[in-house]
Order: sequence, then C-alpha cells, then structure tokens
Amino acid sequence: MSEDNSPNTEYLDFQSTDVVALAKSLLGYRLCTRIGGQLTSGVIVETEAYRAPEDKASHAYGNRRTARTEVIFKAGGTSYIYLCYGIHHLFNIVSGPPETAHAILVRALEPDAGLTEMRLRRGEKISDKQLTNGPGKLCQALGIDRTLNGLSVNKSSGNPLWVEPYVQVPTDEIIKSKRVGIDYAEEWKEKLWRFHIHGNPYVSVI
DNA sequence: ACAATGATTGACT
DNA sequence: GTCAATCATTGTG
Repeated sequence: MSEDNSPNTEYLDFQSTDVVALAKSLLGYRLCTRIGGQLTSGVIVETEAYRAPEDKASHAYGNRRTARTEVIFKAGGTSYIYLCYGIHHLFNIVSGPPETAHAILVRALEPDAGLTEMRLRRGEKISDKQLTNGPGKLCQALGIDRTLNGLSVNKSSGNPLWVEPYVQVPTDEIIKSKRVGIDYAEEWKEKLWRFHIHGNPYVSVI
C-alpha cells in the first residue's frame, strides 16, 4: 500500500444487505491466515459483489440451495470457498443476514506478511506481483482451501483465517468496473460490481 | 450413472 | 492473442 494511506480501525458489518457497498468498503482491509503456525497476509485491492437471488452471475441465483451453495445462506462474515476449473480455490465472504445469499469475491491482494511462506506455496521464482494478483493465486499463496469453508472471518473467532481493518482507501482512488469471467450472466454481466484501487500494481486485470 | 461446465491460470504462438 | 489442465458440482436420465 502507498505510505500516505491512513490507518483504519473500523470493523465492517457483514450483516449489511448492501453487498455492493460492502465490496467497495472491503478495499484496504487485510486478509490473514495462520496455517501451521505461519502467518501470511495481504491487503485487499480488488473485490466483486454477487447478489442472489436476482444476480444471474451468483452460484445462488434464484436462491438455489445445494451442498455447495448452502454456506452462502449463512450469516454475513462466513467464508465461502469453492474449487473453480478443478484447480483453483476462490475465496468469498458471505454477506447479509442469514438466508440472504450475498457474497463478496476477493480477487487480488497486495502481499503484506509471510512472503517467504507464500513462495513455498506458489513457487520460489514468483515475483511479488505474481504472488497474489488473482483470486486463485491469492488462495494458493495464503494456503486457503476447502478445509476453511464455512468459517467466521471475525478475528475474535480465533479461526485460522480472518479479515481485519488496515488502511483507509480514499473514495476517489476506487475504480468500479464490470465483473470478470461471467459472460453467461446476460444483463447482470453489465453491472459495475467490481472494485479495485486505482493504479495498484497488484490488481489482477485493469 | 453420465456428461457438461466453470467467479482461472500458466504455457505457448 | 490462443488453448489445455483438471475435478467438484450440477443437471439430466
């Protein structure tokens, strides 16, 4: 993060029903894991909002309940982690009150702590930028997989994965754009529900 | 039981 | 720019 950003101490209310505003607010928060005693963390620089039941891009479109989507209906602040393309884990934070199937996909981080551990997981020769500049990459770097699905991301829960306030991102540095990789979502693919920090080198795609 | 597919990535032309 | 990897999940029979 740029050094002129001021600290942030405000915990987000993931029970809020405005998942789009939450996705925007989540920029500048820090995502952390402690696995095998090793702390790894990164600052969230890119997010997307998914708002079932009406959002055709959401796995829970039409309030579809399956074994996979069930955690999306849990209370805001629960982790939703799934496997994409048979290879990559993707990390989301469930939002809204119970039975409201909203979620925020975390798409990119700026590496913060545990870069050495991240390289053990991602590869020794991976550059800082390539460590966490994508939703699958950041999960690999932080050791996030399905064993962490359905957990509270509140720091006080004591879970091995959590989100905490870190820096404030000025509103005028936040870019909104169309979500990535949802060509099947018809009119919903036009929604400007992706948010990233302007000029941040760790964003997945510009 | 089976076939299609995906909120991606890395390798390659 | 193109394309294959690789498998849990899903819908269908």
